[in-house]
Amino acid sequence: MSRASSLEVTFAPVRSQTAFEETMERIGTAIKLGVLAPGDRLPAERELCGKLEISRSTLRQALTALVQSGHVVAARGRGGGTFVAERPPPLEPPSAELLHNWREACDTRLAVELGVATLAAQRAQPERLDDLVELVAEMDDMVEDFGAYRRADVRFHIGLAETTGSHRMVVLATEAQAAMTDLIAHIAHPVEVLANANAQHARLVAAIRERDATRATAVMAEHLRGTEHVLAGLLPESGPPVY
Amino acid sequence: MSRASSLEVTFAPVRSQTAFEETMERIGTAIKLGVLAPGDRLPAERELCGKLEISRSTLRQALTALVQSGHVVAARGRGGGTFVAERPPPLEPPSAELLHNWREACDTRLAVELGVATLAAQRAQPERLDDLVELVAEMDDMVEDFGAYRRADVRFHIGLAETTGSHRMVVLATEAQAAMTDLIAHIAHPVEVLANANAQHARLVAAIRERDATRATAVMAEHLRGTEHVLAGLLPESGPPVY
DNA sequence: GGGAAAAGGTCTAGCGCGAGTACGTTCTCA
DNA sequence: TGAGAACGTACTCGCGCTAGACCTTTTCCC
Repeated sequence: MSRASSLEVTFAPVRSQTAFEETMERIGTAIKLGVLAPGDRLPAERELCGKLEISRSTLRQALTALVQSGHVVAARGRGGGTFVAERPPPLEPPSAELLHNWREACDTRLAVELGVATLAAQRAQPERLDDLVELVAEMDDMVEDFGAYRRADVRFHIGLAETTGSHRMVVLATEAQAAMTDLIAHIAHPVEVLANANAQHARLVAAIRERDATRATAVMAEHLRGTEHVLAGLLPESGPPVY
Repeated sequence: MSRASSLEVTFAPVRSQTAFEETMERIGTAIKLGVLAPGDRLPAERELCGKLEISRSTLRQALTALVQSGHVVAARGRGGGTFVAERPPPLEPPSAELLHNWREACDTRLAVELGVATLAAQRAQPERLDDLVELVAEMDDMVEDFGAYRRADVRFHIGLAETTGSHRMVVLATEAQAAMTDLIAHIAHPVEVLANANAQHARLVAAIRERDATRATAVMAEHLRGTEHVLAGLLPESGPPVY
């Protein structure tokens, strides 16, 4: 069984995303997460395609699609450019695939965030933690507005990943947040739940500041369990992967 | 700074591996990890390309390359097939890129394994843990033979990932083991180090059996720190990513 | 006012990967 | 000795992507 299971992983489908798809997802995700805020200007096409290491044609395909979906607007002429739309379109409901595998998405996020908590406790610079403490304080005033709270929450978790000094952790944390945003955007979040979650943020930073990796990791696990319980009450149990 | 760092992630190069590259890496990794043992027969080409969801041409490209590198041998005719070589070629030294980013590879592995530890403590079925206990006992007799020990170690960590019931964790754990194998294959492993590591395996399984997620996670963190310290003593500090 | 500059928008030529398919070759087993 | 199961080879076709030249719009600044 163990053997069969391992081979299943080895011989699972090789599915390579196209450059077009990945580009669209990257930029679309950054907008959904608030990493790119409404009104922000993207780099010029000729510059951006260099950074992404794709041809301009491919980049334009992605940008055209994002214009059509209303995520960005393009302005011609000098001083023009591609801008994040001021009124971005509402988030789509989570895909059938994500709904089906929501527990695996949560598992992945758990792994990433536990790693972040442990590494942050070992490496975080105190000054960076001050910024996070400040953010947590601000978030206490956002518990009535889930949209604002959620954007700040993303900043908190990605900011925490940055304190590890590990580029890879930032990438993984961003991906994890993207998956969660799709899942939780459409469900109700009572004020008490958000207030409690933010109190956990505070305890988390405190544990990290004291360099107590074990406690930080435990607090993080508890923090994420909250989300998982909410989802478990609303979504059907995960099944085998759907292709 | 936080802003710049986030955008750096968003606008990082999009480099999609080709189907050929990923296929070769998949099978090559399975062989290096011992998931595919010497003498094992791979599925027939026409069957395998179906599982991998690639065309036979692409699969053959990968297999031809693996034949030339000596990882597999092909036999024609009825009863033939593609077999893992009995005497696989020695592992290549780690790539310059991996050496440069070894700490990030360790960080990623830490995250995955902490997630596995926590989830296993919540979900592992006791019978599966019995198998792991047995494996740990066998490993005590392998501390003199690093090759054998390492293959069993891979089985242990992947087997543990399987107890979480999360497909994704198995995939991530396999990838993490592959990266580590490249790093540690060429360095000395004194008997005492291996014996100590295996004692940690035993304590880990014990904590999981008691459903003590916090302790399991802490033991796992300590277990991995051992490897990291060994590497830190032998390898130069990681720098910024190299492209 | 009139360039020059900086942006997005359009078009075309061409390459390489990968899908799909047909046929050839070699070996073993019944 | 033939059937069958496997690898080996050869070909075409289409799509994604690259690369580059050129057009159009807008604004800044002399």
